[in-house]
Amino acid sequence: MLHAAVALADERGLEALTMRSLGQALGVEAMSLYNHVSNKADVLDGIVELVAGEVVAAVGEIGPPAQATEWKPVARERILTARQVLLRHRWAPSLLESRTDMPPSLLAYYDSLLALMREAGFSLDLAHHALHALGSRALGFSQELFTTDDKDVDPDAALLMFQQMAGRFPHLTELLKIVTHDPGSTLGRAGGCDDQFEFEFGLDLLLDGLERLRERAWELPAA
Amino acid sequence: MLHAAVALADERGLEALTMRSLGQALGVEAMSLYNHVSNKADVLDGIVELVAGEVVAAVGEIGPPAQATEWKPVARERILTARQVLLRHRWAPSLLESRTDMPPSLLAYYDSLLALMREAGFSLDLAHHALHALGSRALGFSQELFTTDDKDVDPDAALLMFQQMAGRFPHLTELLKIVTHDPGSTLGRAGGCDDQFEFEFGLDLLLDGLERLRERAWELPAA
DNA sequence: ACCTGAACACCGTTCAAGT
DNA sequence: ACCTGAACACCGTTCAAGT
Repeated sequence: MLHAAVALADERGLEALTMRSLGQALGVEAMSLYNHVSNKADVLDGIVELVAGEVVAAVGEIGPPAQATEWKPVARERILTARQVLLRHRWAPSLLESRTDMPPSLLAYYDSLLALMREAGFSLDLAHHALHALGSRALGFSQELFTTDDKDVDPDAALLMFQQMAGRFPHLTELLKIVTHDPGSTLGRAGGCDDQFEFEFGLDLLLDGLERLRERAWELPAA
Repeated sequence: MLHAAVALADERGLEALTMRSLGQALGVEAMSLYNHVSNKADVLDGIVELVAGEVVAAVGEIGPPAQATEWKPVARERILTARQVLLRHRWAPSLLESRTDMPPSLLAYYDSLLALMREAGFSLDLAHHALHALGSRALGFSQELFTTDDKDVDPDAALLMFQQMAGRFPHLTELLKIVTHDPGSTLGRAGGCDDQFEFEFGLDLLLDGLERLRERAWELPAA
């Protein structure tokens, strides 16, 4: 049943996952579901737990570093692998953020990340702050504020807005120009930014910064 | 009316903001609202726009750097100021992420951040990736995955879970111990982490990394 | 131009009733 | 033990009717 819920969310989005539609997908009335779960919250917790399981399974394939101080490429690979899983379940990030408590299998994932850093010489404090700094990036996603809605955009209206923007927001306009028109460089998807590139760029910025702090045996700034 | 909606969300949460409750707060039937907005989506867009206006007003107080290369402390102050505004509207971050298009006044904010970086010598590409890397942090928030729900936690059950965790997740347990028991160091709120400290730690990690790339006149890695 | 009440299509959920 | 249908309290929203 949870698998059916995941499939439904994958195919038709999280908002299409209702008790009634889930029942229908299972060839059963909505009310029957309450014999197996006590809540819709139970269903949501369940499907989050399911993709968390996928994440730990995929990440589990990745071995430890040959040398403990070589933590960075391993952390990077684990995180990018987690990302691959979450890209198959686009609804998972926002749902994950809305749940009040962490799914148990994710605890294993975070514990393994912590282990990686601790063994590389991170102090407990630094490893702690590192997890916070990575935030959702540790799981392979980062909520983008600029979402490019390419569909149903009127070219005339877009051009007009563009010209109005040029006056008030010159730097944004300049940026928009290279992002939408320039086919080379870091672009991937038509008309938008290359999510994967931007994700890795931000991730490396953080990992490199953390590595630098590790090398300097970072201590807490005096209070 | 939008002010009433913001007040309602501030006081009772976003889920308490319904057309009916908003009407009631204004001493009017819910259906009357449709004379002023065409949708509930309109209301949500409106209140997002309103706090975006608060952000640009607060950030506008902050002057430019004395020297263009001194972009970092100014960027830092702007971002922490934006954070102060968003902390007054706890519902804003998640709503901001769910909206499909960016509120116009936020474009001004992002344009000013871009200007700051460009004038400090950032290439257009680097400034672009910097905005993506900062992500929601540029606006002063970062979605925390671990939410400490201190309320209604049964001490006995917590202790039991703690002991079970100790075996399977030794590093997390060790972390939990310093976070909950140690009253000194980086702790702020009882039983949780110091959100403000963690936010600034992650922010500085990114800003420092970006400054380093700026100094080296960062170029795109060869494709 | 603005407000109202009844109504509709959707939710999650309860409950008594069936097998 | 599992399923069902009717019902309830909530949504957002439409529409004809009022002033």
